[in-house]
Amino acid sequence: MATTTRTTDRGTAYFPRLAAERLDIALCRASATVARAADAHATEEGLGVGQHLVLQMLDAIGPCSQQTLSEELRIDRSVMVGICDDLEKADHVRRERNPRDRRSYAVTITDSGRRRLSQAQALIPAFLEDTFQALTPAERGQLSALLTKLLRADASGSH
Amino acid sequence: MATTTRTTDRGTAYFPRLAAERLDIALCRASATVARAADAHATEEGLGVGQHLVLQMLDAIGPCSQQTLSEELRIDRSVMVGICDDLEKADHVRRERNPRDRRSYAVTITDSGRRRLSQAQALIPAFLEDTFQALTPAERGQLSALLTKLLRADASGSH
DNA sequence: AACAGACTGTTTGACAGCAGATGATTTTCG
DNA sequence: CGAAAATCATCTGCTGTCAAACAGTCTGTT
Repeated sequence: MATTTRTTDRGTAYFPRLAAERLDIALCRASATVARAADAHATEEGLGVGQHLVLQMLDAIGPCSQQTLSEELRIDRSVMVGICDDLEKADHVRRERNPRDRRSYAVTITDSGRRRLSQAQALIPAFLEDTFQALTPAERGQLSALLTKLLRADASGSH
Repeated sequence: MATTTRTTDRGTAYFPRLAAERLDIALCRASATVARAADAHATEEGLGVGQHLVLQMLDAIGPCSQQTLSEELRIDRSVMVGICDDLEKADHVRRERNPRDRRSYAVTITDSGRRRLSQAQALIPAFLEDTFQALTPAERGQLSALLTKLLRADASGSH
């Protein structure tokens, strides 16, 4: 402590003291801050987290609707509109009306999109190392597992 | 699986498959989702997360400036203005100029604020149980500790 | 066939976060 | 002392997300 002897009583370090070892409402702030930090760092690399995840998912499971994308990725429908707009404008995806259900699109990744995705994937390790450098590999695995568990419960809980 | 036999191919459960056990860019979304769920549930109780945290912190460490509040709680200065406005309007805090430094306020919790805080605190256990029911008590502690560790690193990293 | 209800994508309005500027005040330093 | 730099609270403009309303389409029931 007392690494920074600034003006008055800075370095109260209230937040850690509050949250450590005890689950609390402060966790809302904690996860929001973590998400934002990671998000900012990712967009810095040129491809936003949203766009990256969409390309990743399309590449993994094939064409699907914006609805499915936004549900699985926990991105709001209205936000997904903009993400797909941008990706389509950059020619990374195509949007074609599903002939069986003309309400929905069949969003498809293009070759250009696949190339862009592999470029972006190459940057991920460094990005993760920088964002989560405070955690050991084991702790990163823990964090991932815990959040995944919460997500899975959330998905089955609010069907 | 296949708990919901809906229309087409719902229940792909792509996200969990992607993120489990492996730290990934998807974690940005995961923490954002957790934050949002908790956030929504909290405001539902009448007192926003921001106001709640401010009262909690003032009660714990005594009067302090808006600057300190927003730094520790990771809430933007400009947002903190509004939060304190609302709390002051409800007579839950007082804002007095710090006599030693009249640039800053000494934000102080009132008796009314303390009562409101204990009302809100009483709802927390049920809220946490509901939001984090997928995790065991030990896992909740782990999650809390991991996020705290990340926050602490973030705070010291960008001082 | 006709209607009610649900679903998909989109638009709109409200709000948090961030960056930058401002006014009042304090601190630092020549 | 007095000027320059720093700090606190506030405001404004911008971006991104969320919630609600909307139009078009599909499904199920009568």
